Amino acid sequence: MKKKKISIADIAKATGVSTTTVSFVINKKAKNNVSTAVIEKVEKYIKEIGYKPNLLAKGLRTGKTNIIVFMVEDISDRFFSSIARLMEEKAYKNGYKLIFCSTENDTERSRELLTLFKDRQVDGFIITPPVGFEEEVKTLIEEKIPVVLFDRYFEDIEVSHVVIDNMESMFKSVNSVFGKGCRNVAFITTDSKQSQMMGRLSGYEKAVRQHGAPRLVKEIPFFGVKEKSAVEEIQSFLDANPGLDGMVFSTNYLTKAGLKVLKNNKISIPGDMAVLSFDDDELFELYTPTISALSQPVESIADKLMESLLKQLNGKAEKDAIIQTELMGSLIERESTG
Amino acid sequence: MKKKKISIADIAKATGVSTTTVSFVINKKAKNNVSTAVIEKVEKYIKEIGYKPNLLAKGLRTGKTNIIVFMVEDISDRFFSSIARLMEEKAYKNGYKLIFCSTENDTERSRELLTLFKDRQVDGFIITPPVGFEEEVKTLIEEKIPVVLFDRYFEDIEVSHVVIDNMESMFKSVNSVFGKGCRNVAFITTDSKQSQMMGRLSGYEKAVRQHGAPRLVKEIPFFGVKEKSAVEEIQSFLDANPGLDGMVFSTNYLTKAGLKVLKNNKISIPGDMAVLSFDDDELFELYTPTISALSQPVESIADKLMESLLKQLNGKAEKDAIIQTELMGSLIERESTG
DNA sequence: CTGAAAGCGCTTACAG
DNA sequence: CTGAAAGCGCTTACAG
Repeated sequence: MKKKKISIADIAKATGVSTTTVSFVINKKAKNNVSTAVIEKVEKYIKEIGYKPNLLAKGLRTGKTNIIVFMVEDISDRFFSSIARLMEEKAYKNGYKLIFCSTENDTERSRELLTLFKDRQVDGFIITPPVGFEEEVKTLIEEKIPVVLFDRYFEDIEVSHVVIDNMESMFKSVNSVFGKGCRNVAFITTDSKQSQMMGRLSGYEKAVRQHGAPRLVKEIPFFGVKEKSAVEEIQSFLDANPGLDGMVFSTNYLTKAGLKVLKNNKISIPGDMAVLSFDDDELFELYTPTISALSQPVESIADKLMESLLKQLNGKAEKDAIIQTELMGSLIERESTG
Repeated sequence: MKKKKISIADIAKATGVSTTTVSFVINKKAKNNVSTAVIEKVEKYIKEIGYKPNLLAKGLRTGKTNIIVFMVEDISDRFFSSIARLMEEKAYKNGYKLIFCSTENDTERSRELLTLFKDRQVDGFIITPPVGFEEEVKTLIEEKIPVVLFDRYFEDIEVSHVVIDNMESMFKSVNSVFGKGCRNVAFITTDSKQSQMMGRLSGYEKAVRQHGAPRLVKEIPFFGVKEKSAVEEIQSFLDANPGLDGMVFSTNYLTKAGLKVLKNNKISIPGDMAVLSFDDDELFELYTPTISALSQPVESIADKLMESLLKQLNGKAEKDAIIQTELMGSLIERESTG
């Protein structure tokens, strides 16, 4: 048996006023509508019994839950978790709560998460969409549910997004490796066709072209990329390309797999091989040698994401509410490209 | 303007039946109550318009939201995230959804998260409580809200929990370091008085006593332990104790700080210093040398957590529903204690 | 300044 | 086999 939950009706009865009045007091709408005496009496009683409103009922009635869902590829990833932290604060300041979850870049899982929260009437979504998520995003837009994409986007959908200029950022990164005197610089990536991956690939290709260097790309099947397979794939690529003197990885988890391989093969960094990662990671500072990385501007990303979502939450005219932002990454040069 | 949401009443009108009947069809309670013809008609229409029930309303009416909250110290930590993954699956199989969040071991933040979800009437909680969370846990119990603690617990509260035998696990770990011939083995920990930390300290002390070795304990102030301060504190401890030949860390993030210090001081592992971590981490497999660690049995922990919570969700008699489980950790010996 | 009443979208005991 | 009606706990337009 649950301890009977207290409702507004109970408070009204106990204090001898109407539920209307109680509701006004609770929601601070009492100002010119309720006498100070009544306000004090009700507030005192509420504190006394520790009343907490049922937010399910409130949400049902008002149509607002004040919840924003932050749905990212992997909340364990430093990149996503640090943005989540910042977003949480911003959300709070604006009267919203942030709930986060990981899609693992799995379309089916993402769909389920979306349903989970849509059915519970959350107010808005911030999403790193997996491949094949176009329909879901379109539906959100049709239903006028606030949504902002980030990290990647869909070219043919008119929706707010915050991404970085992957192409230019990668171009800059690969150039720095060539700048160290490398000639045969490989690009290790996944076979995902997501916008951010395609941008990074273009950046690499542009740098290679500019330096008249060979295009050495290894695309690792996207599924199972975080498992052993990445290590094996990189190993065989390395065996097939003995002349490599530089490796650039398109994501931090690929870099980790690559470091494992280089270690297994006792290849010294940066002596025999320069290494650079797209996306930073805690490990890269600790590793011997420390690993250079392209770091994304998490503060600005979080700023833009919240700004963009708030515009929609505050119900600006649809077209006006679409904000598409592109930011630049910054290169952190460490020992691995020294 | 939102596209008008469809409700059960709309479906009832459109199909010419009552809301009662629609509700029965939706909830598969139609079996002997509704004719097959009506069932088919309603189901067809529902599919056609893509109706999704408002779970806020359902929750308000039934008093069940089918949501379990998994509130852990840090969801970015491999230990917690791998348990979260397992729990999610188990929850799903039992008709529940799992929502996770990070307390950062911050009492105030934990309180806010608890309120956030309690006010929204979630069905149960799994919590790694921060210090000073006794009252909140007691309140949950009084309110008959299902709750299971894990990783740590409060001795004087009768509530379900799942923890590991920190004392024995650490004893075993420190013994293995002595087994490698070390004599001056330090224990680096936080000054937190949480049960799991106290257990780990006792395990170290027991091992030291048994080997007639000196007790060399460094307690790092808990606040800011994940920041720079840990590195500085460990450095000064190292300076003050030049004779050390082994270091055991009470958590994986302390180990990382320690590795940074050892690297800065060019102390070779395991030649000059054996290193062992309580709690494993991805980094420890990748580091040079690989780092030995005490690994917690995540599968069994997840099993027990769900079993324990389900018992309460299914409303077993209160006293019967309390399950307190203690599991053993397993030692993974790698190069750092080689 | 205050309250009676309708309604958000569901479920379910009850009557037929 | 089917439906009218009450009720979960809120908010708010309206009347006084």
